[in-house]
Amino acid sequence: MLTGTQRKEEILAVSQRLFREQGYDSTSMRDIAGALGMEPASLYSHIKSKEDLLSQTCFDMAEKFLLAIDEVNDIYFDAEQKVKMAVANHVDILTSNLDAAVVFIREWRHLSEPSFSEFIKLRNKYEEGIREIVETGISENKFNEVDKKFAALTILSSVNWIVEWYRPDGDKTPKEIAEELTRFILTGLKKDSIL
Amino acid sequence: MLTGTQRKEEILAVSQRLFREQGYDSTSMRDIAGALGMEPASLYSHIKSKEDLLSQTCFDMAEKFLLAIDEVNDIYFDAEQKVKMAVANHVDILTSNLDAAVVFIREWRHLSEPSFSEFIKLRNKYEEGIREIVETGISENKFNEVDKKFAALTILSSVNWIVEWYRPDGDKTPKEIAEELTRFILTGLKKDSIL
DNA sequence: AAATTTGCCTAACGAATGTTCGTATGTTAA
DNA sequence: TTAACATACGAACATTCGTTAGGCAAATTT
Repeated sequence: MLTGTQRKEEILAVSQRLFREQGYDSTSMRDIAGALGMEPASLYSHIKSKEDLLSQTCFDMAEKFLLAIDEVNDIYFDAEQKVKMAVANHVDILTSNLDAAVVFIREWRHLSEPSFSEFIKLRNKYEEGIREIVETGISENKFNEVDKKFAALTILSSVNWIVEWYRPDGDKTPKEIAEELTRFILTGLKKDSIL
Repeated sequence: MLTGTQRKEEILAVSQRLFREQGYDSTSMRDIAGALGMEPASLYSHIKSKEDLLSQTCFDMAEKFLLAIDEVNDIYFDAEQKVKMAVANHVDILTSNLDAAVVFIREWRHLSEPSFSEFIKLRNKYEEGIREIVETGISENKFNEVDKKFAALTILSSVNWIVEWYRPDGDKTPKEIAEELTRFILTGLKKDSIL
């Protein structure tokens, strides 16, 4: 019992879609079962609990993000390249796992302890990875002297917001989005001017 | 019946705090009543429904933001000053109504029709106000040629994210936050360099 | 002093929630 | 052929949910 990789993946995918559309609390096990054409009780042949669906999604996504940022910071690049690569990776992970990404960003608050604290740890670790990049840029004298924590959070928020408007059939590819966002993060709105 | 401005304000404030801490769905009328030292049924002497608490908060905040952006766009400033003022106003509204602001940003999805659609309209109107500022800058040849919608969303996301980490007793005043954020939006991370 | 309103109460409602239990069916392995 | 297992089922559970009905005492108004 409690095995079944294939059916479980289906359940997970459907739960991610519904959690994204309606939120975790507003999605009932009956909703999930209904979308799969099965009875609510049958779900429990595959999963332990409703929160299991949430935590699996949150931690799977966290792992993807952490792997990506470590890769960026391990390979030597200058800070500008690091930003470019980190944003590209982040956008790629978001856009190729849209449902799960939204759950990761929005619904993690509904995790109960100890998952809740564990998740925040991973999240902070990722944030630290971004901060490290900003730090590199400052110490290389390539970036302005900014509050590193502040900058990291601002970068993350603008990248994460993508999931609110990105549509796979829209007129911007993930690659284009990443490029535009990188440019914004690096140079802002203002036109270069000779002072 | 259903009057009582003072007690109603208390109920509203408590509901905003709880909606912020636990989310709309996870907050029960019993939670709200309990925090006020009263019985759940007594709430209904003051309010019509649970959703009333949510919609009142969402629309009150929307009005504040819309008033602020209209003010900025009415008064003539150059684009850079407009950005500065819009960000300052936005940060001010957020930080002086933290609980309500978080509800406004996070929980509006739980509005039901027709409030839901009505809210989105107001939200788009505000977004358009920001877009207008970007447009001004571009046509004045002060801002880079960027996708206006994209830029507006990116600005809004970074400003809104403040509520996730701002603490009234922290080491940054709202004014400082607004200044730092404005600088980031205008010039980005990269140090000015003579090419 | 009488009448009305306000604010809150107790009690209860029907509906929806996550989950468990015992069971039945088909599939795979010994 | 039999044993084990995977997958699903119907029924039911204890709770919790938002909300309503009706009443009672204090405050306010007439």
